[in-house]
Amino acid sequence: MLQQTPVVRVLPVWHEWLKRWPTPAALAGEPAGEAVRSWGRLGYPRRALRLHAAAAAITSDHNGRVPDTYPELLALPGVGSYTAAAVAAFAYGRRETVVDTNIRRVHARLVSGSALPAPALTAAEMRLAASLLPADDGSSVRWNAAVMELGALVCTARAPKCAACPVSDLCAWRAAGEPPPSYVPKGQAWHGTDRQVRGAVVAVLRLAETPVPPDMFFREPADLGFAPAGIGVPLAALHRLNSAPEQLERALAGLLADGLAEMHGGGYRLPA
DNA sequence: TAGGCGTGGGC
DNA sequence: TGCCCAAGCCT
Repeated sequence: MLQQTPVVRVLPVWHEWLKRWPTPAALAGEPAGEAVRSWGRLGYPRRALRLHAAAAAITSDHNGRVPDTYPELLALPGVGSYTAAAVAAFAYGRRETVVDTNIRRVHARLVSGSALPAPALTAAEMRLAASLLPADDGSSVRWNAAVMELGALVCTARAPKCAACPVSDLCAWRAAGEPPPSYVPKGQAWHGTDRQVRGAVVAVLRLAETPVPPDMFFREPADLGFAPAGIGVPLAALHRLNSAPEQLERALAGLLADGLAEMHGGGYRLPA
């Protein structure tokens, strides 16, 4: 849930999930669509699908217990190098090289003297992080947590709080006079994109209690007569995008291909 | 490996 | 107001 999503927005959903599904087996015992529905508006709903798939793999391949080694974690759906290292370190106390966006930024500034880390994680960054990691398990876990928190709370992306930084006197970026970034991060387009349409479609499916006929997506709201109960608001939001039929087609086809939607009785629904 | 993939708070 | 960014992953 925390992948690319701020903690404050994750917390309430996380609590709900653990109340409803206390174990991997409990989650795996329900349809994947329920995971997507309960994902709410956290974004990137494929993560819900993968979390459900991971729960199934943990149940079938690991006797219902989250594995405690990096390679086993890495093999789970939706678990990449960061998450595998983070779970092994923070849940199981193992010595792993944890590198997330916060740690990358701290290393870039403090050690490399750059305003920002490279656009994509490099092998050199991994080597640097590994070289800085304390040798014993306990210290390495605290180190990972400390550097991550420093990046999240003090050495922030915008307006870093250098005055409050406990290691500002060691910072290569400050020593160099805080040079600007060597590149301009390219923002993600949003308005008018397929992603925006996908998001609006999933918002409809999430609230729908019965399969949604294609007409609901493609025809003008005025021509629809009525919408299935509960989806009036997200459906209106979708139509307000005024996207071309081909774009809507692409979005729906993409959702089917990704397993975020399925056809049932001539309509679209979350996977049941 | 570069690009696709959501959402909302803060500035 | 828009734009930036957030505990990345997958193909």
